[in-house]
Amino acid sequence: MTYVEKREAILQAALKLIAERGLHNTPMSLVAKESGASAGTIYHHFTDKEDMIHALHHYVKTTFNHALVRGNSPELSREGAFQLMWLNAYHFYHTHQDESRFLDQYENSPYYHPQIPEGDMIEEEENLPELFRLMVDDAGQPVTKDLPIDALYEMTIGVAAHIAKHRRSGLPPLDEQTLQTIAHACYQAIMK
Amino acid sequence: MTYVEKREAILQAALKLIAERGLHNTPMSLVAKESGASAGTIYHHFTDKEDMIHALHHYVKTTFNHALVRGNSPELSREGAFQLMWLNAYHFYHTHQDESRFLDQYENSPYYHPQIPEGDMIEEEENLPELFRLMVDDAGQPVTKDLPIDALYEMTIGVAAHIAKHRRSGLPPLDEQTLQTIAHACYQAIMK
Amino acid sequence: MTYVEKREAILQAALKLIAERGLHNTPMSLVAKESGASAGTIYHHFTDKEDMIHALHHYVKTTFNHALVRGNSPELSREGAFQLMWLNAYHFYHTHQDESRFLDQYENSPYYHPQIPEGDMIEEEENLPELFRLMVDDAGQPVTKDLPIDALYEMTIGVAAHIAKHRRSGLPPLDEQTLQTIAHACYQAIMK
Amino acid sequence: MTYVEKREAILQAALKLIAERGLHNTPMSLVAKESGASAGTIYHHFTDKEDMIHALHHYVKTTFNHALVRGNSPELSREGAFQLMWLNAYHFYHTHQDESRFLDQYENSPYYHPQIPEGDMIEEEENLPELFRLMVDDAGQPVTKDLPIDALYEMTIGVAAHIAKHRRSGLPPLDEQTLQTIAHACYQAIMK
DNA sequence: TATGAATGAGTTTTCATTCAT
DNA sequence: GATGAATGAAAACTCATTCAT
Repeated sequence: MTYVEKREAILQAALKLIAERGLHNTPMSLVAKESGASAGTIYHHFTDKEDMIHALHHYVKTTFNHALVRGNSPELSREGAFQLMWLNAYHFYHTHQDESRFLDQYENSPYYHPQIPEGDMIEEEENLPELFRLMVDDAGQPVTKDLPIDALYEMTIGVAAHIAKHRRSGLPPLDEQTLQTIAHACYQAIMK
Repeated sequence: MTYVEKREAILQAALKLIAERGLHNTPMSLVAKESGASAGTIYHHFTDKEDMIHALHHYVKTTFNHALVRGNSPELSREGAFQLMWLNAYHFYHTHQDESRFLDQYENSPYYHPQIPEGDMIEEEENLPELFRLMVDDAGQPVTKDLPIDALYEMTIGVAAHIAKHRRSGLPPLDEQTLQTIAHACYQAIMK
Repeated sequence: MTYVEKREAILQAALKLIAERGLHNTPMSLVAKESGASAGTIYHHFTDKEDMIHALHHYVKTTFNHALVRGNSPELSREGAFQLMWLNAYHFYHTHQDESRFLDQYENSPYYHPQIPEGDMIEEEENLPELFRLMVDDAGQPVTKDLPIDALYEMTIGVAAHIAKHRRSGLPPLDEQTLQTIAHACYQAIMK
Repeated sequence: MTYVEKREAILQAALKLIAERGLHNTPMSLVAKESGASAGTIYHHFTDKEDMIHALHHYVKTTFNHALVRGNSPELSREGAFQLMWLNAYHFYHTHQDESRFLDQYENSPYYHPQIPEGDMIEEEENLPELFRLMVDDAGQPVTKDLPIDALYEMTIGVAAHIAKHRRSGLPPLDEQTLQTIAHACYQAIMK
């Protein structure tokens, strides 16, 4: 196993364990055992537990960002592109339960101090350009209501994320028809 | 300080500390010190840490439920009542940062196993009846889109909660006009 | 055992173990076992290992200071008082091997950052007044050579300390006659 | 870099780090980084950490021994030769702070078990003959007081060493005049 | 020979909980 | 009931040393 593979194995083990047991009920010794690395090796890759958890967040967030734009294409209509992203988000959270549980815990813990991206964009937010493209017309004029970006986010992708999260708790999955209804309602909600 | 006051002091201390330091970075010894009670006394009121945290959740959730319906009246129009609840939710999360941070952590932690209320309603959900009243007309026919309750929740109160949460991180507060715009969009989004 | 006695037991255990095994070959677990306290209890009394070691130094230094002036009296001649202190120092280092070994290690480790006492005197140096009394005549004029205090110290008490230290390594003890010869030579060395 | 140069680089790095951080707060990994050698390479030159530290002591002690007799000549008077050695010792400890700090730590640590030289002399003590030469007259009769060698040492070279050590802690350096006064006092102290 | 990632035993430290006073 | 010192199991982390490349 290469150096990079070992690092991935540690992150994967941590992801699985944290999803199952919680951020703070996951001792490093268990991550070591589950990943097949020794305790010392984890500290070779990460300075401490916190560093490992931040790295895991970055790793998961990157996966999510790739999933969010899968299938996107300039040929899609604005609403088509929106629906795609909305459904991608929903399905990611629904099918990647470990990732989803981890993100919930991490982003609501004191570990998390989100940076508002400016100037040079941080990798986790690398698909923001695509999101912005949906929000302006060909002339660069906004087509959405004049609301802060976080409000627009919560009325759209946020809704997908949170509904998917509810569905983890034993509720029946939503059929595609229902999802499209919700996605459409979200779209309408932010459009001028 | 009476028995009940001491219990409240413990819960208040725990609330403040957990909001600041996180659910799992808050030792019982610190709660003892901050509350002015001894470690032993805490174990008089609660069987263990988990019990204390569940009690705190109940306590905070009850506060929230009262805040949610403040000012409500049968004379308000449907949308008027909706706006009121939406704004109540937003303002609660915005002005009660400790409570808000605690709820975020608790409800995304392994402590939390939400029960879908049936038959006898659990106290935390005691204002659900009011919510349901908004969703049916005088003849008992639904006036909202035919969507699961959790979807309706996330498109409305959930949005209020999550936007308020973003605003904790240093973003400027939203003006009342903007909030009403968002509340209205949420209302439209779920109505038939 | 009272709270204070437990603290003393911990310090005594640490002293013995550090003298035997060295400052850094003495795990807290061993101090716990030797003292009859649990590991946790040590951390009740001291914030961490370093804090415990500083406390031990203070404790030992205080013992030494008391030993240094034992038998002293205003009626003794200058040289008589000097001889007394010199011999007290020698015998302390010679008979208190654990204390002596600990001081050697501590005061030559990076733990040690001696403060030059000014204005308010630190407890460890509480017998400095007695030392100064030996150095001036009734008119307050110095009777020693005009040398810095640390030089005077090293030519006198320091010599006692270091010779006693050599004698720990298996060399035969010095007879009282020899000690007085050395003490006298030291006295002569610093006198005008 | 040759094999021997690499060994020197390792010892120099260890010397600097131990002086700064202490004998037991200097991990081999840091010595590796500071010296530019890999961890494995260090174990090529030394069997283990203890071996490296003993080698460093030997290295430093040899440097000191050369410094001690620098400028010595059979033509110097007894006291002239004594003054030279005394000042050499003082200046070595004063100008070689890393070496000085290392020796303090090493010689007060459990690593150190000094051998009293008999028969064949160990290299570190190779200038003892020069010291002895100062102590007898042309007829081989002792000219010093009849005291054990360690006492004579502590009243002379030991004083130089310890005063220099005090001067490391921020005290102003001693002028040459003062040093000669002390050296002379030391000389007088041991002479018959 | 040189490298440096990996090891894992050993160390410090934490903290929920108990119980004698 | 209230106290808070004591407990000790469990956690995070360190570091001398090895060994495959």
